[in-house]
Amino acid sequence: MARKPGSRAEITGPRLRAAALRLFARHGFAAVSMRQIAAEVGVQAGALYQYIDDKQGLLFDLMRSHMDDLLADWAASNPPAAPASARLEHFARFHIRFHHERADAVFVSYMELRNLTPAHFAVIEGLRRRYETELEAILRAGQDEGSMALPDTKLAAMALIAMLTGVNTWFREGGRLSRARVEDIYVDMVRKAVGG
Amino acid sequence: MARKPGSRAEITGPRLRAAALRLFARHGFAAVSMRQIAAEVGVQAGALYQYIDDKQGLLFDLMRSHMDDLLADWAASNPPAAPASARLEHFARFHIRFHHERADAVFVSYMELRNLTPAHFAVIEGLRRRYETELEAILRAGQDEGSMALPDTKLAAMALIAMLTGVNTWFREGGRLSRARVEDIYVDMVRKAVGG
DNA sequence: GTCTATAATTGGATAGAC
DNA sequence: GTCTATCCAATTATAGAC
Repeated sequence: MARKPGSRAEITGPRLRAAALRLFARHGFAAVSMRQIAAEVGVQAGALYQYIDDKQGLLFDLMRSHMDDLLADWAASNPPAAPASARLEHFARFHIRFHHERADAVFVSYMELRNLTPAHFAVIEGLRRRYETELEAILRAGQDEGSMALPDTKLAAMALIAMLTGVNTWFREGGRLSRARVEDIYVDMVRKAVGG
Repeated sequence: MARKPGSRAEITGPRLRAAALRLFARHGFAAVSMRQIAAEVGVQAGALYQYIDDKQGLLFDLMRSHMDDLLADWAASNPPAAPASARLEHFARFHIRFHHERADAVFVSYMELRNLTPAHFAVIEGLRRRYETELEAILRAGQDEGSMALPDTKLAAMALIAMLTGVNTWFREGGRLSRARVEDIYVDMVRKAVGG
């Protein structure tokens, strides 16, 4: 396929998304201009509209990709046959790792929900709900097995996810503790919190 | 003291702060204009600058007031002589209650840190750090007493605060569970998470 | 203390050249 | 596919009248 000089669509699209994610995470969706994103990508602002419908649609695409990745990675790594306590530990380690590796996307996905249209918001909420349900299933299995005791499964799932996601607010590689050590400590608290 | 007709400084100041807090929580700091705030208050945009230096200073004032209130209310309610387990339960209930009653301020204080100047950011971070230290002191006392066992006191404090603050993301009065019941369930998980 | 008016800049998005 | 140029609306903040 012939390509005009200056045409680099295959790389401009991903670069646009990467730059937008980084800038939205750093400054907030509303505070970032299309001109800033374009400057980061190395094109003019008008050129961005070859790849997006509008600014809000760009935000939605970033969030949906993040949630799709989360559910796909979890589905690919979850060992469904193991006992509930092992699956819970696996969930905790997966959650910390996945969220640490994509701090910008996590930040944007949690902070910019109010900038979505109602229709787009409903899609993201549905995906988030599906992820919570995965943890709830583990907690229910643990209670059926008798290895866990919880007054309210849904609340426990919310509480554990909030606790694990909170790691992102303070943990930085190269600090006092390694990520593996942080995982160990959180797994210990998670196990105890759901214990009989 | 004589007061000109139309002058209502005593109520415009608080109304400005209340409107700004509500709008910032709903739409985000960068997305809210001074005209929107002024319209909510019932004055013209220019009049707001009698009460604030600039938009960013208004945000800082809101955050500092929130953190000051948090530390003051905690200091007034904390029973320092009780055993650590009782103090921990008290902390959990206080945290859930205080944060639920001021959902807008909590939201703004956690989401808009990036919109502060470095100097203002340092002040807010210091106040947040002081609050975390309060919980750490309880956890250390519990370990000295032998009623708690934790691999890392600082991490445990961060984890518990993230878990408790997470209540704000989903709990609404009038739903499936009362706030008292939610408190009970979280206290149960907090106790178990720090247990020996 | 609040108003009107405005300065100076910036915003998202589009049109048409190349 | 990207550029330049531009439209039009909106922004923060200030000046000066009342």
